[in-house]
Amino acid sequence: MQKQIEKYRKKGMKLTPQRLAILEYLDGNTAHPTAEDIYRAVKKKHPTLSFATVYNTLQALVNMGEVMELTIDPERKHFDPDTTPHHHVICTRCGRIGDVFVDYSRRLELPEEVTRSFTVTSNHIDFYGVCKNCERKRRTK
Amino acid sequence: MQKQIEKYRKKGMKLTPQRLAILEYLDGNTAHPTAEDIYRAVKKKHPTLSFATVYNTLQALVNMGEVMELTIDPERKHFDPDTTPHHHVICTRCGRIGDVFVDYSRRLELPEEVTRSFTVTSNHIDFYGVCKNCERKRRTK
DNA sequence: TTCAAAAGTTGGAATCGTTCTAAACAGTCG
DNA sequence: CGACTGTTTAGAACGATTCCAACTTTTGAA
Ligand SMILES: [Mn+2]
Ligand SMILES: [Mn+2]
Ligand SMILES: [Zn+2]
Ligand SMILES: [Zn+2]
Repeated sequence: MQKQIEKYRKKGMKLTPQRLAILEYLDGNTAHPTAEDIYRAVKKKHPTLSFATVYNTLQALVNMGEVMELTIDPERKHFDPDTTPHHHVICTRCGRIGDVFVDYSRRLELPEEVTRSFTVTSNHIDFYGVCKNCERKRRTK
Repeated sequence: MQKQIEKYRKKGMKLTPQRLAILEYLDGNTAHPTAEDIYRAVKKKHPTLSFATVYNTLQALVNMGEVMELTIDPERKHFDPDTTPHHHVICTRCGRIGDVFVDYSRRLELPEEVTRSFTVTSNHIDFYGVCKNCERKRRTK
């Protein structure tokens, strides 16, 4: 976390208490929170926090390449502080999002009809299924 | 197209002129249109068409499993009348969406830490790149 | 054919996530 | 102490999508 702070300071980002709280909340967070998740959590320590600040900070972080925006949920954006390339598993019952740290690129050859019309440089896989939590619930029902 | 119409009639869907026009527009359409694309195109023949009808019809089709909703574009939903499982290529410059009809499932083994917490049943890959059109533009600039 | 129930259409209002705005604030430097 | 710069805030604005209530069409039974 200290490293993080240094990094942001070096990049010329002013570190306000609100931003620090947001950074702290995101640091190591693997839950893929939405702006509202962040807002609600950070508001506890900073009751005057506004949504604008959350969105502003997120945008700054995304521009700096420190946070990724996930287009996984049609209803709202999710944010991922882990910017190493990776994929996701989504529980179709509860929406829980998990990480998949495997690079499948070598195995994803594209047919010629595609490479003819696109120069592909990256990929992202969404796996869909049911999480153990939801599975357990279903059985006990 | 006639087959289509029969299919919908059998499923107990009322076939109004607006719906027929929407179905016709979607039939064989590989452009992954948005609700607005559909609205604009169909409005030419049915000037009184409302967005509500477009959304209602799309929802009915999605519920029937005849159309897929794509969560690829953070700004708006795209719709795909091709419901056979397949993947997509997205041009990061112009947003153009292409199809990739390859089943990679066999090659996408998941690490045990994932299978321990999720029962995965399907996957969808987004490939990102630049389409030839945009590439040409860039070079001539 | 006729007719009424059920389902669909419409324009506009409402909703919801996200972005924008203008005014108040805070830290920095002279 | 100002002036400067970037930040925070509340609330307005926005754009995609959903909802609503009144009206119209489709459909199938009589
Ligand atoms: Mn992740
Ligand atoms: Mn497609
Ligand atoms: Zn779940
Ligand atoms: Zn392009």
